[in-house]
Amino acid sequence: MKPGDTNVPEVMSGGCERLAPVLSRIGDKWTVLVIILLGRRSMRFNELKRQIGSISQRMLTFTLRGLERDGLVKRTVQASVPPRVDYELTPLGFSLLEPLQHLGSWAVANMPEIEASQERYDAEVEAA
Amino acid sequence: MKPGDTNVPEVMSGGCERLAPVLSRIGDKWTVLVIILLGRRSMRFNELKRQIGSISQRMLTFTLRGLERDGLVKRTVQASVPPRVDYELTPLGFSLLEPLQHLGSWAVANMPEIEASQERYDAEVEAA
DNA sequence: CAGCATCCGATAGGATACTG
DNA sequence: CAGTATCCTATCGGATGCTG
Repeated sequence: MKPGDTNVPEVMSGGCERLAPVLSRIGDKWTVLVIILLGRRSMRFNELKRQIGSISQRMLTFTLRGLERDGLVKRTVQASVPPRVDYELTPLGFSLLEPLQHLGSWAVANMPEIEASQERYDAEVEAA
Repeated sequence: MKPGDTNVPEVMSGGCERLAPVLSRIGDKWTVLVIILLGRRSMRFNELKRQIGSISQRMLTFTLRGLERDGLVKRTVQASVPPRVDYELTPLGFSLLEPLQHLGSWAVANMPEIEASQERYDAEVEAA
């Protein structure tokens, strides 16, 4: 299996199930974060790593490779010493930023209600 | 940890990072699929299970519990014999359907380009 | 600096068996 | 029918050490 590959079961036909592969791609722990950060400005590897802080080098490499393979991120190497590698969003990458904003708006707007619901649910479970 | 809980690292402040918890919630293997199916019409447990086909009973239960806890899905029990349990989207659940459509449109529109990019990438890797 | 390779623990998720 | 409980595996992802 290639970097950033996922295996989603064929559920049924219809077209709206095309969502599943995309979600399982961007739904991992770091991908969206990297896209958002690179949406602000292009960055070098360690710059990105410092911004995120808690990501391991391994996972940042994995995440970037996956994004590069998908054509969402462009990787530019300058063969100097020490080497310099820049990452930037491609037009395709930028275009993903938009639907992500919609989801973000929804999240910001509804997170309080979700959290309230969770507390209610947990309280009820507690009572049992 | 409660059903459907995720742990996302505090990356930095800013607000757009509120996306991360939502994505790690809906980014799992089944959640979005269930939301989409229930967006079509409310369904009983085994009805849902048959529709999806490849999901295990265990994971369907988990998924539905998480969605119920988040207030996205309403669970209605009819204490008959045999018992009948219906699942339906709440208004909050329906509201999530919309941003999901945006993402879905993006996916449908750009999947070919992504796949093309992947093949190009894999071919180049092969050449090494 | 920007990685790859290795090891290892934590979690996701499937299969199966049992219950009200 | 609609679950719960248990077991087991595969993958995710962190830590560490090495390299051009």
